[in-house]
Amino acid sequence: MNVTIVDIARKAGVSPSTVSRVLSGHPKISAATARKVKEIMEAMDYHPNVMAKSLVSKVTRTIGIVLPRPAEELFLNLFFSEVIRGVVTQATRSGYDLMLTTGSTEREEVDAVNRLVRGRRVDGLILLYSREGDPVIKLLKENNFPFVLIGRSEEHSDILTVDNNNVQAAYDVTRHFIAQGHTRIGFVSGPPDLTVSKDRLAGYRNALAEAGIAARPDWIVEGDFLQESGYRAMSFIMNVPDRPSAIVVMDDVVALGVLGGVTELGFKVPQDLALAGFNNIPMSELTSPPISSVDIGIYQLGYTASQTLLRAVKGEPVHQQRMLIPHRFIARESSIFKPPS
Amino acid sequence: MNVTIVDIARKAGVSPSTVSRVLSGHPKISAATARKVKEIMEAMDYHPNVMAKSLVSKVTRTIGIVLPRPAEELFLNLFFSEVIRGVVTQATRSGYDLMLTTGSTEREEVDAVNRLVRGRRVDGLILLYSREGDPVIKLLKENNFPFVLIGRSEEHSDILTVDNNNVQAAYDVTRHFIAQGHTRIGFVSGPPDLTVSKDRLAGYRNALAEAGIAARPDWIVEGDFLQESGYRAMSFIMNVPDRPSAIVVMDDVVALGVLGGVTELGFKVPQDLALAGFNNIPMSELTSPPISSVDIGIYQLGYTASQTLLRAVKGEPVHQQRMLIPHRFIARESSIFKPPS
DNA sequence: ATTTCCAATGCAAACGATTGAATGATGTCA
DNA sequence: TGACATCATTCAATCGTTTGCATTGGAAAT
Repeated sequence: MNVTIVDIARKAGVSPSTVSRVLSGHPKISAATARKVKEIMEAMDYHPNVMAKSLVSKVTRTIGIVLPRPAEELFLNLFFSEVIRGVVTQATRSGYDLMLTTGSTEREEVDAVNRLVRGRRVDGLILLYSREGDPVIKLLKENNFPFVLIGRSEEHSDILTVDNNNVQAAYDVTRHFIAQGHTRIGFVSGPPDLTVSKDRLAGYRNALAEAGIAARPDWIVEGDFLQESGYRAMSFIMNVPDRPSAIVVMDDVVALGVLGGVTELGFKVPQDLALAGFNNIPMSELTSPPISSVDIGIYQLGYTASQTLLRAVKGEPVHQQRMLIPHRFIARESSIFKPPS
Repeated sequence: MNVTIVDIARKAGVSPSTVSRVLSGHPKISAATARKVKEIMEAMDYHPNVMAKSLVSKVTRTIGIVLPRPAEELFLNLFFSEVIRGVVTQATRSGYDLMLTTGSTEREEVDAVNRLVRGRRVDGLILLYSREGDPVIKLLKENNFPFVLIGRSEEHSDILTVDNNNVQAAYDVTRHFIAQGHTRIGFVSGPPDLTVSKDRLAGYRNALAEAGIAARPDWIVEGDFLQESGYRAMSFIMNVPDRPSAIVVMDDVVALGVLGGVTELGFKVPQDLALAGFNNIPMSELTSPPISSVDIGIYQLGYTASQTLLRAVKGEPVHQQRMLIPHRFIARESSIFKPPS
């Protein structure tokens, strides 16, 4: 059916092994033979069978990326697409292909990962986000399989990670409010089992504590990564008797919902409620008022993760086991109170 | 190293072929043997080697998705992530894995596709977007390789496609403006070599022609799919001596740029310029004013494309060769002129 | 007690590459 | 001229499955 290495060999009057060696640039193949074989490969439009190749070589030149379940919601959040963009760009540049998997339950997710890992389908994996007691990490460690976690793991200290200093980032944002005289500062968190949620919450608490401000549990609301949850958070938090004057939101998409919710309730941002988010999605600049946000270098996270993974896969030395991508707070109107002039 | 079918066979005291048959649910394997083998597979944590499997079966249970180049920009636009979400969901549900590829030049893209197709890496491909004279389509047809195009092809009438009726959709939007008394209607287009750009432009022209309004070339600006281009379009179009009073924008992300640009120039939407976009991204609802948009069912496009592709791959009958996903115009404030009350 | 038949399993040849060891054809040197 | 190193190439085994065809052993039929 398809043209194989044997066809090329026959046509060129050499053995399959020679063709294979030409293909892999083996040193002791004469220039003449190499040229002839290459010509014939070109003429016959030969493409090596990847499956056969990786069956024997045990290398797939493919990395996998495990999407957080439920896959259904994830792309709604720009974070994931931006990470993937970073990964796909770096991987492609390095000649690697990318596979995507998910599962809608934990069981399915583990099965999917097993298929990839044990089935020798990929050479390495990138995990987006760590949650408490993630069975996938355990699985990969047991199998001694190369992987990089985007985020931080509380349980495993000996794995490759690429992360932001989220504690510091949230601290910075909270300080920004405190510096402007705010003392009633709320927080809209992500799912509490995610490490990133914990870290940002910790940074927020640190800043408060440092300033001698007691944290108010009713000003800390739990959300997810959808706009909707920002709405909901507001209808709750703006109705507590003594409501906050500023709020730190764990994600810009959620912050958009917060902005919408607050506005709908008849409040003004930043006069009635100052607001800042994370991730600095392109949209943050275009709302009215534009939303302050921490740029965490999402693309960089993906790019670096892929780069690190490929090093690990190839057995090259990895300089740092835990890499930190720098963040940068970008103050916009939503968090800067301008007295009416 | 890894446990193989031979290990299982030895342990179970049967031949590898029997194990293989148990694995594939062959009818004439005794219940007793099947049970025993399955137990041992479980106990030894056996996972079949995917490469070996697909080397002989010539089936990979994987579909590929070719991202439009340059990959760098694409994820900025929600369209792509939403399509992929649809594809990954459907594919995963059907037990298929997903591969992503790109190339940054046409040559690279063709090479990447060749690697996947000729290297027997995937069973089918999904193409996002068609452009004039796309060499990838030609390549796939020549190889008789299953694929589905999201969009419409002008050159090839015999391929599987999933698309919207973009002519009709743009017609609807333009009519919406005309019905409100607008006669000076502009258009911000996408890259002119994309079929979707042509179709929407055609719908716009049709509506104008039907209403006896002459199209004004200087009111038709070319953009891409980035916010930036909306900005640029505005600084141009709002400075022509006789500027339009309404504008149809090919993409919501671009429309966001348009909104920003127009506002920055000191104009009001919709009073000075009425505005409507396409794709109905979540953000459109949250701008001020909210942006009218055509919901084209992006997720559905991806989901249906994947579904259709898998049918084709498995040789199942495909009811329709060209599938249309319905669209729906959602009128919001940006396109509805409210006289000051 | 043979022969026949069928269900259950085993044999061995693929699939398309890679790779260590063996071979053959040169050239070099005494 | 013969022995020997050297370089380029071939041989054959291997990777982990699948699958058409052969084999086996016992029940049913003669």
